[in-house]
Amino acid sequence: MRALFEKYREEIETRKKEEGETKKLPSLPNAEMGKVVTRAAPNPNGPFHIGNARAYILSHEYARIYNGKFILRFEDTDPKIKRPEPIFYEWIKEDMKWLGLEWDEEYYQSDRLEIYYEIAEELIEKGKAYVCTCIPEKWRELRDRGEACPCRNLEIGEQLDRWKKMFSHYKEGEAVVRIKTDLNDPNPAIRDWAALRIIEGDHPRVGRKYRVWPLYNFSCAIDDHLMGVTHILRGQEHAVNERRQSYVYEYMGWEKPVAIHHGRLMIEGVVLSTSKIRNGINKGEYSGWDDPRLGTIRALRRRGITPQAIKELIISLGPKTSDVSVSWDNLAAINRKIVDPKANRYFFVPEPVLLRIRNGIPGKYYLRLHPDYPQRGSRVLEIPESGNGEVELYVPKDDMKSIPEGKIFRLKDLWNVKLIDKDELLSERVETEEMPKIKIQWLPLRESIKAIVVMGDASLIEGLIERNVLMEKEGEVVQLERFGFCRIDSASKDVVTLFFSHK
RNA sequence: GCCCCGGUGGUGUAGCUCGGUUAAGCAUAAGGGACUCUCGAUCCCUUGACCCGGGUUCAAAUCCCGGCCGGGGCACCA
Repeated sequence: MRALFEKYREEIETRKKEEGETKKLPSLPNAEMGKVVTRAAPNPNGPFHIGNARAYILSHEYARIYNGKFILRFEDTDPKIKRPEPIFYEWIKEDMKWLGLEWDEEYYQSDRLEIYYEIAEELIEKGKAYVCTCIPEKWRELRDRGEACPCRNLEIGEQLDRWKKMFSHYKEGEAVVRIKTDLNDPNPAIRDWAALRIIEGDHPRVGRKYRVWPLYNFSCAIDDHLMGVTHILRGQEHAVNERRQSYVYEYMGWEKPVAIHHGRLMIEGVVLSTSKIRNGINKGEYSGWDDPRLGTIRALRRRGITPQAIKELIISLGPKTSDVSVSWDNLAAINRKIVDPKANRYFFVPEPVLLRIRNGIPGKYYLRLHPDYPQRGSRVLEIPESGNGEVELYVPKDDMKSIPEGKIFRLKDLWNVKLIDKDELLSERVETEEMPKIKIQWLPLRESIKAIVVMGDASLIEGLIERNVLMEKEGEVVQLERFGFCRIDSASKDVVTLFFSHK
């Protein structure tokens, strides 16, 4: 009995160890090594955001884990309501690459209309689809009652005739191809869903070449099959679409891929909805698609969030079906771990005030670029003489407000000073045994450049930054000591603009 | 209204498939301490959770039913 007990415990412990070693994704159902095919299917009507990235990263990750294939497919079949724009095709590819999601194959649904037509015709011939010319509201009434519309049971020859007419005769909104399903399905959303409709619109890739366009469920089902997709990972808003699409698979005799529907991913206080963003930009509320308040990949990038952090976050969430709302702190914590060892340190003095220091020692001071890696070298700050035995340095206004008169504090990596007169901002260098608890950053005027930090809520904080920061490349993330990690957005001798990442 | 899917500390997650050996683990946040390297990093300590009610069972976070709460869908969008 005792022995059995021990044996069991051992087993549990080894299993735990295995799980603990690599925090990774749960295994995919029905997945065979080397045979997994996944895809990302963006609509190029805007850049994608972290919510979309969840599906793309999981898809890519699984394809790599199983040594399979990852496909990028642009779903640009709505030239009107969600009109694609040329720039977004490029941005999506750019953001995919930045996230490290290299794809093995690339497709555009707007190139594949003939394929969809062929399948549609086949389904009509088989009596599995029909051309419906009902008024939408009328049709929905019948659907809700579970009744067939007058078009549904017309002869196949008549259906094929109507199908041909969709390419010339019918006008926009007058006819639609529907897939026959169970009219008594408890979920009305499933009943005889629409597969193709007529749109007279200018498509950025194919112009006015086509007027019959497939709807999501139709083109998606066909492409997933034709492209050999074995596993679909997408948001739970598509759960019902899986059931709709299963009719196409059944009628065509195709094998169904595995579909996994994850929950929504939101970040606290961040705007994700493409239409909301578009509106905000048009109204001038947001500066653009990379405004720091937005959850687009480009906005996160601009704020100095690394692709590794985004990937790590999403993989740690996994493909769970429940929605998650991640706190900004959570993302920041992951990002900080990645960025901290790389980011060089600089002084930034927000809302600078001039502090006089009696007995200060002018000269050149060498400060480490990174406290943990002395080999990385140092930066130099030269403190000039200002006559009368005093030295003048800029320090943060807030600190001067909170430090009481008579208190000894430290100018970080310099000397300890005692605040003599709070109103006059006069202090004096002192020697002390102990390191004061309060340490603040400082800057001599001639070593400083004006700096503007764009915060996460798009507010601005102005101050002075040490000009040594010009040694860094634009786009680099640095740590402004006691202020936080920031990404250098642009830098010149006159002004440096940074985007605040996090503490 | 109808149809799906969820609900574990402040936040996120593990455990739920195959009920017990975990006084429910991890991360993050918060509070405290160490470090003459910062409000960063590192190290140590503390706080803190199985939505509610029934049922099945020797035993339920785990299985079943009901309720409550949250999300998504019900487009000629994707």
